[in-house]
Amino acid sequence: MTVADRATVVLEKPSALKAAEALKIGLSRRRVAIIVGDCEVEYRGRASSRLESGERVVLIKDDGALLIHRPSGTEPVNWQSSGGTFKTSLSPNGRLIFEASHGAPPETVAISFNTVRLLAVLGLVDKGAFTLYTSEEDMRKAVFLEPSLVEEGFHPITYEKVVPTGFVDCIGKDRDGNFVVVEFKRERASRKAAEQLARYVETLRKGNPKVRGILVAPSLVSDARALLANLHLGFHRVTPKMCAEVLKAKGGLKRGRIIDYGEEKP
Amino acid sequence: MTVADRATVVLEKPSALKAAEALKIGLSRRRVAIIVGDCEVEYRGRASSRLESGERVVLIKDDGALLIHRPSGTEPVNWQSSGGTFKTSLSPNGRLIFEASHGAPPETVAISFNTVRLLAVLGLVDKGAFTLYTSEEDMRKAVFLEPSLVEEGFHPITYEKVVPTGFVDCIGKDRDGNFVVVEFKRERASRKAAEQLARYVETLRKGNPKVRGILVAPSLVSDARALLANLHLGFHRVTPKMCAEVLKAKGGLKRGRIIDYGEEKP
DNA sequence: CGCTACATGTCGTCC
DNA sequence: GGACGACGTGTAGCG
Repeated sequence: MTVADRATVVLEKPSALKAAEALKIGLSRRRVAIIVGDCEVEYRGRASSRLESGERVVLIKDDGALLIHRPSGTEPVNWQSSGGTFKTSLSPNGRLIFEASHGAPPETVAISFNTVRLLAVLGLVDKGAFTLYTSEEDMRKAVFLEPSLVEEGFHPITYEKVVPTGFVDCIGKDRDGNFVVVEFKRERASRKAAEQLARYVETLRKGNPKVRGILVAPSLVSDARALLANLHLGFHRVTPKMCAEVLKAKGGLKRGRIIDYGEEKP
Repeated sequence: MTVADRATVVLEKPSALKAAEALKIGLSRRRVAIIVGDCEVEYRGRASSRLESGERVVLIKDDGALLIHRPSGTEPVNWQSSGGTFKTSLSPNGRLIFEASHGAPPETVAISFNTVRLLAVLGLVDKGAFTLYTSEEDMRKAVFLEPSLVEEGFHPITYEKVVPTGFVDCIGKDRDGNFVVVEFKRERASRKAAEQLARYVETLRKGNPKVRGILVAPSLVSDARALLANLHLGFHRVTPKMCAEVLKAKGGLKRGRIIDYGEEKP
């Protein structure tokens, strides 16, 4: 993608004609378009819908996906998945019309703009990997069902507590009533994991010097083992398999592993 | 909402400081914000995720809903539902940081912007009703399973055909081989419905003067009955109940009725 | 508030 | 391409 492709077009309150021109050019170059304005929307396909006039945010992505968002709510009020065709036009009474159609299933979304408050056309570059982790959640669930996975006599209190330096996976008390900070790692724990735990313990020891820390993971790299010993932090070996067995035995639902999703344009 | 509230702020390539200020003010006034820029995203909650650096569109709605969209794909890569709290800040190294948190379930999404290409803050007014129709889908399914609902000897060919003047619900042939345009209405059909059918028949008669038209609905208003008679168009009474019985008997899946959704801010 | 069933679900994988 | 299941599912209806 060249510098010219990445040029940004931002138009405030453009005429329908100006908006249509910028939109046509932008979409032909597979850019991302954002339109904010007063519009009506009709959808026909698996179901049909009509949305009366009001101000919305319309997002047209570079693969042809279309999203129409009202000012509130998580979900789009109307949408169209990628792989279809666009039609940008002006109605006889001078309104900007945008239609997105595709087959399989045959569906069309038509937007008619009364006014356009903002039109932005941008070439976006996004190659960042997306990684979703659910296993630590499974570890937390397993520990909730079987606290001895952390330590005999351990009693969890909170999960996912936010502290100034990050997220503490779990805070509980040991058999003597001391606070224990627990950090879960689904894989062999690195020195970084031990440092992370140390940071949390450090933070919480400011209020209570007797706070302990335990790293829960399948195994440790040697650096991490040394660091934990130096800082008088504990380690307990817990494998995903052990967690899965606890969840299976005690009815916790096990969910999928990691999704690693690197983005690359066609 | 006053005119001042509806004022639009659009900043191209703002500094992190400028962006943070505009964002704080805008969100405190419950406006909608759109941020486009290079960012990293971390999510912690039911699962956890990390999104490496890349350019995305971030939408923050006036009820606190947060959506992070990559340049492609229908679904947001990260999101947060409404009802939580925001924190806009600057990192020690001068990056714009935006955090959205809520409990039940406890979740946090944190966005760190390397650069902001566009920031728009807008007060949007949307009181337009949204109406979703799924019954016509059921009618089409029923007619597919039992074409005699339209007329004895009727044979459907296509559904939801797009013609220049709109969407034709169904096109088929009668027992004599003539094309038949069918319009479904889930409720008592108005004059408008008859006009709609007339328009489609008119369009298709340009290629074939023997095209017939049949309006399929539970009942007709008298205007519609007169118009159909004038234009030599047919009517056949089909109720949602009849369709439901066909779907139930022949295994078609019946789905819900209408959702009428009028938007009003708290 | 928890539970259930539905969705223009969407998005994978498996066959 | 169709069937099946998971999802940070989200969402509405109900007890």
